[in-house]
Amino acid sequence: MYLDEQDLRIIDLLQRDARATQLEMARAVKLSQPAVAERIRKLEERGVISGYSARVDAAKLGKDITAFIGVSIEHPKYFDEFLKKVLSLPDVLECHRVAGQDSYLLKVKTANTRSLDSLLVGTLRTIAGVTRTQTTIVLTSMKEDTHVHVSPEPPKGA
Amino acid sequence: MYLDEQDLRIIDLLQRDARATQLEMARAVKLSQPAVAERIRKLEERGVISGYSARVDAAKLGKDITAFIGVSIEHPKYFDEFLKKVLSLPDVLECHRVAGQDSYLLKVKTANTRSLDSLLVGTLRTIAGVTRTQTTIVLTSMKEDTHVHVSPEPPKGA
DNA sequence: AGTGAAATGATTTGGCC
DNA sequence: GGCCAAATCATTTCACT
Repeated sequence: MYLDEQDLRIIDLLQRDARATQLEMARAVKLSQPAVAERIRKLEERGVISGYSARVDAAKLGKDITAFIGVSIEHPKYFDEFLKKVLSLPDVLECHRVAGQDSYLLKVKTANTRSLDSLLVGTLRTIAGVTRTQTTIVLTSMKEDTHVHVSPEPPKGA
Repeated sequence: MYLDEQDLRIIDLLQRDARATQLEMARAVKLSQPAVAERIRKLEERGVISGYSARVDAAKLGKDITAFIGVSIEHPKYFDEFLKKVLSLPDVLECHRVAGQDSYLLKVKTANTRSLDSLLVGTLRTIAGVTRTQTTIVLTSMKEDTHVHVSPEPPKGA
């Protein structure tokens, strides 16, 4: 998976603004506009770029609470059933299997404390094998990106 | 902030695929293409849609580790300095102030265990006021979206 | 791979209901 | 607010290096 500096720059620009025109990007990386189009096509083909999405303000859509929920499951035999149920819940934005005390870590955005309560007690705790949930409520998000850092230089602090 | 069913549908379509054409969306919501364009313009103006980004595959960009890091800070007087430093670290994708034992919860994507070690010990633990970090390593991500659920019906499990 | 120029396709604008 | 039709702008394709 070789990516040169111009590919990285294009990826960075598209993460910031997927509406940037190929002509603008072409100027930024000093290539012609069709060359940029061709590079983007290949990045999509190779799966480096997997799609494009609108960023939305969750609060303006009535999701006022963000929380992280650690879920302990007593035995791996329950994992499949747990995943099947959890992945169908619309307020669950992320579901990671993790190392450590908990089996899974979820990120949820939900309307309010009532809907969070319902998700925790009414839904998660009723799934077979779930022995414990540990919820961390977000007070303020200083940064909440998906923007993966790409740069020819090694990342700062790493 | 009133959003009708057609607005919600457009938001959903744009979260899935920001490249969907206005004509396609117009068919889906049974409006004309300029009507869709006008609704999108207003959603952007109101900040419901805050931008558009490319989704990228972090692993293909050499970020093989995802981790969540809880950071305890001994006194709020250290918060500003902590934020200033942490928000400048490119591998930190999210930084949330949270309720509970820890003061902050970070989500990071970093190259490997070495770069994670360097971030934890070389960077975070040297920031004034940081008394503890608690790292949860992600083994597999079953879902990792930003796609906020929008629908006229109440969310399932909430 | 890259380029410039032409063709195609999408969005924006204007006039009207 | 929404619609249709025209104009503008972006992307895709083509012939060539």
